[in-house]
Amino acid sequence: MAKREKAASAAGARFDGLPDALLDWYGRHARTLPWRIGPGERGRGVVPDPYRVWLAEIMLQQTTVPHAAGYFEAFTRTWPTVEALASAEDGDVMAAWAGLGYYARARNLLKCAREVAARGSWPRTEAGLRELPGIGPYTAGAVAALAFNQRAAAVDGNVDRVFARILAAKGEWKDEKRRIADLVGELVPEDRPGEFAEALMDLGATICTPKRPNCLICPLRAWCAAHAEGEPERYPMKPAKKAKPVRFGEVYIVRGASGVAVETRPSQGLLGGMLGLPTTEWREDGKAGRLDWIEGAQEIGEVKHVFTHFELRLRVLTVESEGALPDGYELRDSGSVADALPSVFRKALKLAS
DNA sequence: AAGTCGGGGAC
DNA sequence: GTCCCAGACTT
Repeated sequence: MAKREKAASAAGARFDGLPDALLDWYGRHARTLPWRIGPGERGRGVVPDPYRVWLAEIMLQQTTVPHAAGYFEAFTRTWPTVEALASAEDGDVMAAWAGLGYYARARNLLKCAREVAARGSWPRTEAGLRELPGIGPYTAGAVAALAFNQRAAAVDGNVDRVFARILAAKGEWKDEKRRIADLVGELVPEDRPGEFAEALMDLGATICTPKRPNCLICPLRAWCAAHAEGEPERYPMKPAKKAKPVRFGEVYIVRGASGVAVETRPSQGLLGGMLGLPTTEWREDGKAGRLDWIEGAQEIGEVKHVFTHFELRLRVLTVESEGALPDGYELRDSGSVADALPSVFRKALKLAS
């Protein structure tokens, strides 16, 4: 018995042939992406650059491929190696990440780069990678498999969906996720773990999609209980989400001789470590008041912005600055600073331009 | 176990 | 409007 079937047999004969069918499909339909090497190249012993694999995986956490792609190109052009990134200024990296969201990723990206540069090399195992900041269960498995060809599983949202359907998983989603992770771990082929991980993600992204899965061309149809039932789109069965409360506040475009006033936000919490415009608290009761050091500001409109766990409505006000700014604020050219701001502040600045 | 943390595209 | 995306971290 070949190694591949032997690995699958631990999960029972039910999944015999599944890894081979998936890899065969991947050989013909793999997506071409900037951080990948081709499936043919892996066969000739080519291994991707761990730095590029890691950087892409961090950027792709809860982020679509089209959105991350431009950032990946910019980062690798500016910082071609992990040593280059480790030597970068914090503010430059945060500015380059602006607009990509989940800014703790950027803070941990720098911490991780500096740890790896100090060590002199990347850990090559899943457990070793898991110790680095910003690398959780998924990313540790992905980097181990993709960059180091270790027998590790990379279970992301795509893989959860694909196997929720294959199993027709009807139990508590928390329990089903654990079951899926165990199963995928058993199915990873010893000789091609990297391609197996990419193949599952490609299948989830292009065929086993959330809304209208294209079962007619799916290489795993024969193993899929949800397809047999006839309504694959019913899976995965996730718990309902909470409604987002609305918060209110004000944001100010303070114009001075050399630009607009910005601050560097505290390194913890929402938009932590990013540049921001002067703003009040954001409160659900709307009683945020005004910034006391600003006088005579004129309201020019409102911006709406949706964060992960609340919706924000910000009144936008403009004012000409006269005296010195309070500690923590500085003037920046209003044209160039926009690129370094998180989206909510970009919207406000655009309204005033 | 639940909450925090961004942004945008597809529908 | 809803859903979700190559999730991790804190409490």
